[in-house]
Amino acid sequence: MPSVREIAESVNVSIGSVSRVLNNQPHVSPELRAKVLKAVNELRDDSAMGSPGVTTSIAFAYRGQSFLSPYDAALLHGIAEGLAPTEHDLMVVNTARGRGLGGSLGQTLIRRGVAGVVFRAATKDHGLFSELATERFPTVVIAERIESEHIGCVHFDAELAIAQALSHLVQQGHRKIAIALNAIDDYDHAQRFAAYQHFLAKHDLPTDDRWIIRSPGWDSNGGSALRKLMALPDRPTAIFMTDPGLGSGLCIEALRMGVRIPQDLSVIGFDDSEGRYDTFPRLSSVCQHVGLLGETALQHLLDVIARRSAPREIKLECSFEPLDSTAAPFSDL
Amino acid sequence: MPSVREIAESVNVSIGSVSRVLNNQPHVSPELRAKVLKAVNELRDDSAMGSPGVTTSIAFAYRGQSFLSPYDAALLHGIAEGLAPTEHDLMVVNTARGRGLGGSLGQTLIRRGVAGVVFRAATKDHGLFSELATERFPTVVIAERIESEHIGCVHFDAELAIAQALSHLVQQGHRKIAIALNAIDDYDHAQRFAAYQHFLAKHDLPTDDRWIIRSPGWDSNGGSALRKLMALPDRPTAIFMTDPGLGSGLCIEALRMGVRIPQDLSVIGFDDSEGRYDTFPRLSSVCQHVGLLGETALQHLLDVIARRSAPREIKLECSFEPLDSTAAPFSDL
DNA sequence: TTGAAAGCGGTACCAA
DNA sequence: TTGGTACCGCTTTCAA
Repeated sequence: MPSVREIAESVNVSIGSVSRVLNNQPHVSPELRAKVLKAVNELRDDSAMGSPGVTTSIAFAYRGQSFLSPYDAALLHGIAEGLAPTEHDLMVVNTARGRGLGGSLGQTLIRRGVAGVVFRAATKDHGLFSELATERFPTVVIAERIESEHIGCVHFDAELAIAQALSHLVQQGHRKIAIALNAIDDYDHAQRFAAYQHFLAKHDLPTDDRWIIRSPGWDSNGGSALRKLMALPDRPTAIFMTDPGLGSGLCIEALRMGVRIPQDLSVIGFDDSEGRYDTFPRLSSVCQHVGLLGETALQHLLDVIARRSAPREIKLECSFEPLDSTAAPFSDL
Repeated sequence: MPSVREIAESVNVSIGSVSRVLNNQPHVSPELRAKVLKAVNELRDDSAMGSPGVTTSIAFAYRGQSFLSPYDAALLHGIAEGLAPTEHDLMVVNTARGRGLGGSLGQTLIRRGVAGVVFRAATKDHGLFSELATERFPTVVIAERIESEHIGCVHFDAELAIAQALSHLVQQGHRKIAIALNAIDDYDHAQRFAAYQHFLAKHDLPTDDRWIIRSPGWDSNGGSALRKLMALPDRPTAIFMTDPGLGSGLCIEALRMGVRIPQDLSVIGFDDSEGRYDTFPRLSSVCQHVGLLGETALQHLLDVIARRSAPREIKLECSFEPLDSTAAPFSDL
């Protein structure tokens, strides 16, 4: 952390004004505030990196109550892994909660000794992001594309792997392919739906609004998706579950209903880690390694903090792994 | 945080000595160190609680790499829930990592502005606990019984629920009951095994060393437990899986092998949250709500910090929920 | 709203 | 190892 004198000198104000900004006190002009905060973030790591053994924290920020789905757990695990060899602590911050007496998120984090933040974007947090960007607070956003040159982002690109998965179905003879979507319409899920629509359009496959099943992404809703599907008059022969929970829920419900996978229905799942081996049958899945996502985001953040790299967009590729849940459609035999 | 002068006065030493202790510098006698640290912890909340809006952190401590199994995730979720209405942050600390230049865990946490710690006991951390106890650092240990009067602990008592579960099997006609154990021999798992042995002895049921199957608690090992069991010459008609992962792994493997549950084998599972509804068949389970465990531990810690309560042992009860995986043994029909 | 300076708290050095 | 003291940095007050 640079001293108030250093900061004061670099922006040509008095140390008192710097102190006021840092402590989020009133009677400071917005311009001066922005100037000071930007200077703080530009100065602090130059000095911090010089002296070894300086321990600060890295924050994992999320918004709302979405904390600790299996997705978040895998993410945190990756971050904790990456943090292990460093001297940093991990601070978990819910940005939805009131942050003391207001003030920007960056200010709050600076005061708590946080060197940088990995932000798990859930809904649209772009207001927060642009604030962090103008303050130059080291920030890496997960699972969202960010345009700012001052903010890094790491996300998976599922387009190619989804095309492979759907091709796999088409090669086996499927033409009517349904999709189950998590009702949470974040960047990832929007991308998955777009990739599905794009593929269908490109290969002249039939579409039907009833084949698009939206539900909250919990396990049990995979079951309700299956029931909705089976009740359709001219039902699809395959379904793409765009969320891990939906896929495993569907497998359970299929066993209860006596629907045989893949004989009666082919299923493509989505896997965040290794869950595809723990269903029956093992779901042919579009796979993204969320732990790696967390670790990659953390490494990039550490690079940004140490100025080894400028904030940038990092794209990780999903992969398709065919397992036991896909076969030729029954009706074609 | 009390000032060095306050602390110095309360223990009758110079402010210099207090500073040395707090910064973990050499040339301090162990007695003085202990005295000062104890005084710090006794003073800090008296003052801190007086002034509202003071934000400090709560630490979640774990040891080694066991971080973020589904168990940990549920725990953290409970803690984050309980923290939401407060002004505290959550800091995640791996105690296995080198803590700066040494010094006690309590010292390190004090310096980082941590008000108290929820400790997830994995292996025997009693050295750390007694250190925290002599320093009077507010500590609540999860899933372990601690004897110290200065440390709180919250754990589940599974004895009764396990007896109910096994009685349920006996009433259905089972006598040969196997058990699958997580190789991690922590307090919880030791208790589960003891409860099983105790029940068998009390009801004059047969025992056999080969019916005790130990394996690391990951899903796939539930499958290997099943294969070991089915290979036995005079095999048990029921098995008690003492770990959630083992139970779900067994269900999957049973489907692959064509072993029908409960017709060919009755199974009692163990559930940390709601996983019992996401297997096929739904496992009759001994249930503990791990999220509640985390929330309870946090509430107790907040009480201890605010001196609303002395550190104590809190025991939560497990429950038994019969579902679809238990029936009369096949061989008896 | 901002700058100057006093006040307060913590560290580091030196003597015992 | 411990206490005394000088020093240094941040905050707060006061005047402009």
